[in-house]
Amino acid sequence: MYDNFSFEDATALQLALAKQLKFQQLENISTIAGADISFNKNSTTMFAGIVILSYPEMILKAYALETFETSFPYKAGFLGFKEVPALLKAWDLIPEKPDVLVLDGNGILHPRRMGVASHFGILANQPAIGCAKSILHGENHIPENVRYSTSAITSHGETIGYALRTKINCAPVYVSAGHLITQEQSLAIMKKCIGNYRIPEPTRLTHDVVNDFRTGKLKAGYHLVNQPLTLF
DNA sequence: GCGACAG
DNA sequence: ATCTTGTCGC
Repeated sequence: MYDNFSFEDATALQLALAKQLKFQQLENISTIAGADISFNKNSTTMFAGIVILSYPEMILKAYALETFETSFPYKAGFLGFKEVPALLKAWDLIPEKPDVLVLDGNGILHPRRMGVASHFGILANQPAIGCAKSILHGENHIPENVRYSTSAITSHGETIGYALRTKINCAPVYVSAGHLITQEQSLAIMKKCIGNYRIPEPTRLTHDVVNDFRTGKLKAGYHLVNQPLTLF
């Protein structure tokens, strides 16, 4: 899909897509999903997964898995071009879309306000939040070492995301609005997704699932989960 | 020019 | 992202 894009083309598209971003309050959230990619080193085969959970209980409900071929390289600031096409293929398998999707990366906490979460949100017309494990852009402020404490990340004096301490003595995660949701609500939702690990449940569980997919333990397709399992 | 740089 | 052993600290 983006295989023949140059970084110049990609930058132009990001600027155009950013103009379509919309931020609004989301109501009646009962399902949330995580999205992530896994792949073998030096391979063009991407293993994409979307894992749907109930909100705010964080109980596994379903997951969609698909593979996708891409030659687009990873480069800071252009993650969407490598991951979004693969994620959309898995996304299409889902009969009932989740109310909001959390991606492993940034939303508007990006030099052109077009991180992977915003990119996916625009293309799928889906409420999306970005939750990254490290800082990509903006003036970093360190939240105090207390669970749930936050600090705004700014760029030119404007807040574009938040550092969120999910666990004491662990590096914070970086939350930003992707699309069709407000910055404040993105942060509030992510706080409710914190379990007993540094990485909030949606993304953490999805990472485990896509790895099991990559190693052959799980198969492509849409899978509904019935038992109140503790499989992960 | 130099350093930074999501996954 | 992935590959990987030990090791430090709550």
